[in-house]
Amino acid sequence: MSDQEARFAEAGRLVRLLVDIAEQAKADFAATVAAVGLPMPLARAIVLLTHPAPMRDLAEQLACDRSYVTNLADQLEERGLVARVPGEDRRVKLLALTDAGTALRNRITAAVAERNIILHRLTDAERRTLAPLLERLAGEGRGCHPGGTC
Amino acid sequence: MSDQEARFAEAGRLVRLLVDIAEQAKADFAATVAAVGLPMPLARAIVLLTHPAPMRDLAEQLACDRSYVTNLADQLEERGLVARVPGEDRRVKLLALTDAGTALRNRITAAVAERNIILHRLTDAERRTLAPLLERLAGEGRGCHPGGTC
DNA sequence: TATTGTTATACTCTATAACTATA
DNA sequence: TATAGTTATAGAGTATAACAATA
Repeated sequence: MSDQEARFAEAGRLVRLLVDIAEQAKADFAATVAAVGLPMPLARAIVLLTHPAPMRDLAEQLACDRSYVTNLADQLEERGLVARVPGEDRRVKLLALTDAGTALRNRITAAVAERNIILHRLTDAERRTLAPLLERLAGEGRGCHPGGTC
Repeated sequence: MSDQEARFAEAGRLVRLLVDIAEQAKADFAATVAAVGLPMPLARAIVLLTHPAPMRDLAEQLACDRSYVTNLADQLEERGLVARVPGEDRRVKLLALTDAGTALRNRITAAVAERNIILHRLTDAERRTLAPLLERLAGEGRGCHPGGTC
């Protein structure tokens, strides 16, 4: 195996590890929200609703269609977790957490934070090492290295 | 914000980065296989079929039900990408890539390797730094640190 | 004319349960 | 009796297209 082939193989292994870890994190999140009786899509929406937001914005954050946000909003409303409140532009409806919704959101975020895999498995020093690498991979900051192939 | 709160917040940020990167990698894979006209589930199956394997094994690797593997096998067979071949145990059917299936698999794995985000955005040295951190997070090796809370 | 949200509908992915053949 | 694969059916998650109200 050439050096180049070895680089490819190792990079492939690392991507698989990364994806596995992300799946684990997602499974942890799923278990947390299942424990409070919430299906994943509703939970994701609730977590994003830090403040009242137009349904349009939620669609963008969830990377889904506006019609699906209508669907989610209906379900959240049925559960008494959000309310539709009129926006200034009268076409717009804001989704706002009710008191029950806020309470549930707090429970979820606290439970998720407690389970955090990075918190449990890495030391502070390791997290400081990991951070800039993930930022580079996520495309934040100045992007590629001089020698990169981007 | 206390030290502990800061740790929680930073760990939360890192998990979000990690998940975003994994989604990006998955999107890259999806784009690659869409370019060869293959839906994701079929592509995942094909990539796993490095050699003829019992449908049972594929179900385990895909973490799905046996009945769904039947479904996938039907579609792959329709496209002429796999064949069901009888196993030694006559209850078992092996899924084996056809020549067309093998060719397609090679195209996919090559294209995926080329796009690899870790290959493009990190240096060799950075990859060597990243590897053990990901291994720890994935739960490989000896697990937690002495000071950890696992 | 363009945009927000809604409705009705349909599609993809995947599971469950009952079944057949083999062990 | 237990296991491999199949069939029929059902459910979750999500999109598309046409629409109403507002800008």
